[in-house]
Amino acid sequence: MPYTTNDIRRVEEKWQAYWAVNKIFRAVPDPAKKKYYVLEMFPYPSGKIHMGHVRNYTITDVIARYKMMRGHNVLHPMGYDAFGQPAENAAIKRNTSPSEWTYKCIDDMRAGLRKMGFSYDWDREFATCDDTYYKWNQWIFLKMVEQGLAYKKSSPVNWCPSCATTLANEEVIDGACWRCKEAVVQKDLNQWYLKITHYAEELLADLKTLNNWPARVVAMQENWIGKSYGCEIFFKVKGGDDVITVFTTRPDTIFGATYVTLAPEHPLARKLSLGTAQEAAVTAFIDKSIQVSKSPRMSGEERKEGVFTGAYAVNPVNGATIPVWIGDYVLMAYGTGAIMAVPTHDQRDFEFARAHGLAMRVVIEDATHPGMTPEQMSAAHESEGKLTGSGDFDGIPNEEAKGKIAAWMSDKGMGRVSVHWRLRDWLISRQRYWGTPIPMIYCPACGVVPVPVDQLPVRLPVDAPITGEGGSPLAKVKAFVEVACPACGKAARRETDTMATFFDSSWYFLRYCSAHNDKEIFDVKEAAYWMPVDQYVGGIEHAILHLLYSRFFTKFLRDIGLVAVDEPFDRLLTQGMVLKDGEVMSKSRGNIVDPDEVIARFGADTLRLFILFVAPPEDQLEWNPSGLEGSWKFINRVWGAVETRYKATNVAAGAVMDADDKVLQFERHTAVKKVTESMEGGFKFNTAISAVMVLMNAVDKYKFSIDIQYKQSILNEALETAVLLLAPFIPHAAEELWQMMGKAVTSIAFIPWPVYVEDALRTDTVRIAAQVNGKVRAEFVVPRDADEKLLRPLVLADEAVQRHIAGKEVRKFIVIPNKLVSIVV
RNA sequence: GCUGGAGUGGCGGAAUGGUAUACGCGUCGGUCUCAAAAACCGAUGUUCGCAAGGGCGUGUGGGUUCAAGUCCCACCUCCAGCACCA
Repeated sequence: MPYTTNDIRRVEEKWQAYWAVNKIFRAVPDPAKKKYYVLEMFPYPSGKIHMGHVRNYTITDVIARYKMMRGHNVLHPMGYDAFGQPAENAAIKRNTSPSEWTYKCIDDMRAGLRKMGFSYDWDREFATCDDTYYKWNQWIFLKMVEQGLAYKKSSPVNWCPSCATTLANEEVIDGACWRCKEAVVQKDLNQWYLKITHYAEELLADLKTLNNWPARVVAMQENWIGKSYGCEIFFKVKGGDDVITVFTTRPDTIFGATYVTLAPEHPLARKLSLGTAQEAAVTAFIDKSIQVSKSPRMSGEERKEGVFTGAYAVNPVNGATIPVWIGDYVLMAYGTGAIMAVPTHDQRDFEFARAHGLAMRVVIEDATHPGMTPEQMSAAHESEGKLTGSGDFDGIPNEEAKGKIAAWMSDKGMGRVSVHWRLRDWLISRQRYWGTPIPMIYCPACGVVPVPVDQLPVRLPVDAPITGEGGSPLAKVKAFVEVACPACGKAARRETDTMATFFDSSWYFLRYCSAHNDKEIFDVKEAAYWMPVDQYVGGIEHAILHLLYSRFFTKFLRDIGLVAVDEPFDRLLTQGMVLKDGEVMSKSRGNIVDPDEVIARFGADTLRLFILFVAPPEDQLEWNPSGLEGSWKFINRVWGAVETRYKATNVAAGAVMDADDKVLQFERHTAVKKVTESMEGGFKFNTAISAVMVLMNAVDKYKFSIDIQYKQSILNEALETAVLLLAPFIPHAAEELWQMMGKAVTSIAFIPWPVYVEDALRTDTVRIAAQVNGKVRAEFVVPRDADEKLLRPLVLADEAVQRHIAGKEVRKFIVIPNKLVSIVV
């Protein structure tokens, strides 16, 4: 075998060193060249790289190298998302510091990345825990404070008891902490928020411009932002000045509102029962509901529980007196925390009303059950119909009535048209050590004072006690906490919370544009050249959190004049997971395949080729050892073919070619075309690679006599093309083979991508099929572009065709040029 | 329930409305070998048939078309995300 394990190690190390020493992939802005910014979601340094990283970064690397060959000026950087809680846990466990542990992990990861042969511009490498980076986190935060987009408020927050910290809404998955899966509870705390809701409208509207994002990511963000159109309606409480404002998307059902329901946390919930017979029951119910953590209350499986407040309100449209209830299915966090209940046309209200014996009124006709009474209903009628029992609006289709009733109520002062969002402001305070200190100071005299910009960075102290027991570790570092107020100079205290680490990753793609700029956050001109990221690649798990925050930050930085784009990422590819035996590879499952071991045995090129070939990048990838060996064999075939059959020659291929030559030429151009189309049509690496395999099959079949010297040139061309087409996928072998062919160059990465000639794809004869009544009955080899005149006698005379049309009349004879003929009898 | 996506050989997966299953893996047979591995050559949807040659085949049922994996309608199943969001 030409390519042994020793060869691999030698060849791969040789080229990795060559690329590094000569800074082959250094990116420099060049207005004369078309730029291409390709980016992977940078890793959290928690150890060595794993197969998920390998897949993600191989995908981007192939794209980067392909674009280089297409003549683009490519920016392909790498760094580390290095702040975060696991470093604190690891520090406790290993009796080291988060910093030491993190930088050690970064060294390990860097080594792993280099072994894979990725084409990074290593000059732009950084870690978010470098003070030269997080200084600019603080800078952004202060800018947001200045613009009123960062603010502090006291409110109920998501609290993870196990991590002993707050969580953003986006970090709560199924009522549990996204990291440790512990149930999240609600707690009242005074915390820092970023006003992402300021951009809600734009974040939603601009999703429409992201045509090169996966549909599901766009859909998930749309759901998350959650805009609903409807109106607020005012219900006066009888016997007082209180007004209950409800939010509804169904103003068409207002005449059917037979009671009002408040969330247990609603400010009026307790107040309305005061002094009524219901007071004790209400208090008990509220206390119980609030204690139950968010998740079971929202599960939808629970019976809908509630209690009457003892108070009544007035339905503004018909003056009806209706009871006010408290229900645990109403959420304070959405809308106004109060709803009008229309049991006949809302399933939740229906269940609640049935459970508590509340009144119902039909106001939308069910066309399939005309004249149905509430007593006859087994479920709410939520679909369309004409209005009934709704005064002047009777007979109007309900969709139409929505607008009419809303406008009418608005006119009469009964309500107003309004829009509600699901998106909440982003809570960024974390009671942790290993993160960016929030640059604020609390002064007894001046209040909350920002750290002046020239005093940045506020450095993380190295000696904070990390116990994992909760509470901000920074609060225990006297030298950190005690500070002179920047405004009045008197003794003050620093903020001791740190920022959520998603803050760090919300703008790192901009920092790469001028990674070591110590004067500004980034060079505006360089960012203008490189941005937006043309192709972003990462896991679907970031569909909401990271991608939404990054879009928010980009819009903010645009508004303060630092970036020119509205959106940071033009194209997004979400790569699939790596599975083994049908399950995601993970340490806890013990089904890890270590990239290092694969590289030691087969080399990085084999690993890359296997990962790219075995499944499309977006799909799940099932680890398959024989598939890996198949990739190894293929590289060897190419290697062997070049080594044994490629010979320098002076005799060029002329106009005279025999059939064998023409076949190989045809296959060569076909391969170029197919690989190019697979790359351009959405990076279908698996089909790109298969096209080169087909070419190599043709090379193996190509027989030639040494006496006919021009044939060497045809063979050489085919081999050169195969190596060039493979260069993005197996860069080490490609560089080596290219060199073996005697081509001295800087790097194969800068050799122009091969082009195909349409004429070469036009063979003299074509194989066509003949169908009779839609079934293929025969095949013919005919001259290219043969027409019906030529084909008709030929096809009809065929024995197999005759058998199927015998005795029948040929009604139609359809010719699809160079494909088939279709006969209808 | 809502949203997005997917159902194709033994397996991973290919197919601008035009010869379904490219390419790879696996399996079977062969060459080489004392033997094995590697390598190379060939076969491989299913079914009936000795063969020639048929039948059936892309989740199900309809439809459009000379022609449907692909387009339309109605379903089923699976995966993912969201979800008492008023």
